Amino acid sequence: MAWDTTRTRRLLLEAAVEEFAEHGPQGARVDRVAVRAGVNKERIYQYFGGKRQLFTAVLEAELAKVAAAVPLTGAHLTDLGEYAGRVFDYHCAHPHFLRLLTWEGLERGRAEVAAEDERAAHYAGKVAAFAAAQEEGLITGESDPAHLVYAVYALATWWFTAPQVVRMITAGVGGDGPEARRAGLVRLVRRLTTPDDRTGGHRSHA
Amino acid sequence: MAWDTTRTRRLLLEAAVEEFAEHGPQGARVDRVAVRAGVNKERIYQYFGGKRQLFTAVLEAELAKVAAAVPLTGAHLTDLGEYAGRVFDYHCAHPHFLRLLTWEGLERGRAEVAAEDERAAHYAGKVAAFAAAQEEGLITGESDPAHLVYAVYALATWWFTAPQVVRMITAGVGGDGPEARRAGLVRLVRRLTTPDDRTGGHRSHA
DNA sequence: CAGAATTCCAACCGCACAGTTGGAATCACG
DNA sequence: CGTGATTCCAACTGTGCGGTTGGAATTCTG
Repeated sequence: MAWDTTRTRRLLLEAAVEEFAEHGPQGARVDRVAVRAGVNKERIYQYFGGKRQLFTAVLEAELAKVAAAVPLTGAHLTDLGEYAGRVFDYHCAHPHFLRLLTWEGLERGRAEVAAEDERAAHYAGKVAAFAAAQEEGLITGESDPAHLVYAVYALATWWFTAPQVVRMITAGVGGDGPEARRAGLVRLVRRLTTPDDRTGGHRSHA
Repeated sequence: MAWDTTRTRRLLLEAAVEEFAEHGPQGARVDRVAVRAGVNKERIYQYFGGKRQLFTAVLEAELAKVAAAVPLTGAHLTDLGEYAGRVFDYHCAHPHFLRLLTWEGLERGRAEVAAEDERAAHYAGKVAAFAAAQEEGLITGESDPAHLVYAVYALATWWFTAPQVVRMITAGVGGDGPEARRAGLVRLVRRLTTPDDRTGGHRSHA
């Protein structure tokens, strides 16, 4: 059989996504990644350098995916509830990502993270879009645009970040499940971001 | 010197809180806990049983602390923004807890967690209080009470759960810091929970 | 104060696991 | 087809770390 280096690399990365998402950077086992990929573990060191760098590669790959899958289009700025719903849908379908992101937050903490500049620019773009929408009166001007971005992501993702807590909070909700949560989320974000009736335009949050 | 078993136990638990909050259940080292506590590590196995049980003990101790420190009084139901602010303040002052909770969520996932029944009752109480406040028209009836509880905690805590993301989102905020974040949070929660002007009483969210 | 029970520790054990090595199979090039 | 470079793997290594052991110091009991 011919060598297929891109395939080998891909198999390792895919296996690593699973392994790291499941067990985290500390709990992940290099041997398990190799077995999952059906490749000798020594390949990991040749292709990626080591366990730590493999985690970085995994994170960067998943970051690129999510950024591409859930863009913030102009249309969403008139209904951020639906945007939050889309974000929720993505994480529902791809639960790996938020686990990886959460682990990154816990372990790297305040230090510089992978793809720092790209990611900073990405979020700056969101904040700028929100600010512009505020100027146009599409969303409330009563909060700092960055805080609105914060709220949308916090509300859309906390389901997955603290699942054990959410399970207890929603224990009494009749028909709790992804659909009910999504609907509740959309409602929350709409109430939070819709401009106040009384004012048509921008209002300072200072 | 006389034996002081409660002191030894306390020293171990305090050291373990630090160690687990810093490194997580996987990254934590039993030897380091012992050194921090100034106690032989064998004591850990006599007092707690092992690393895993020590983590459980740490979590239960911290859960009790936070539940006692930030109660939801009747007065807060007229201003949930301020309640969210109190929750934020606690986690600002005691950043250990949310790290431990997040790690629990990642590792235990959907399985049963420590003090399951107590915690479930605790959250059920919050939801019931929110529902009662809705009936009285103190907070909006447009969302399921459980979803409002969800929103309050999500907004109050996500700062600490995804610090690297928050750092990038708020990079452009002038004077970003704990005070600015707290103020923004209070404003968000107030807008989210204040009853709609048009209706004095309860409105179904069905 | 004898001796049983408890608290504590220094030293040890075994293995799981990140990373390495030496060499076999495959490819690229003339 | 021959020679050097590349991809791959089985087997190995060193050690970090969870957990244990044997026994010394201290306290309890009678």
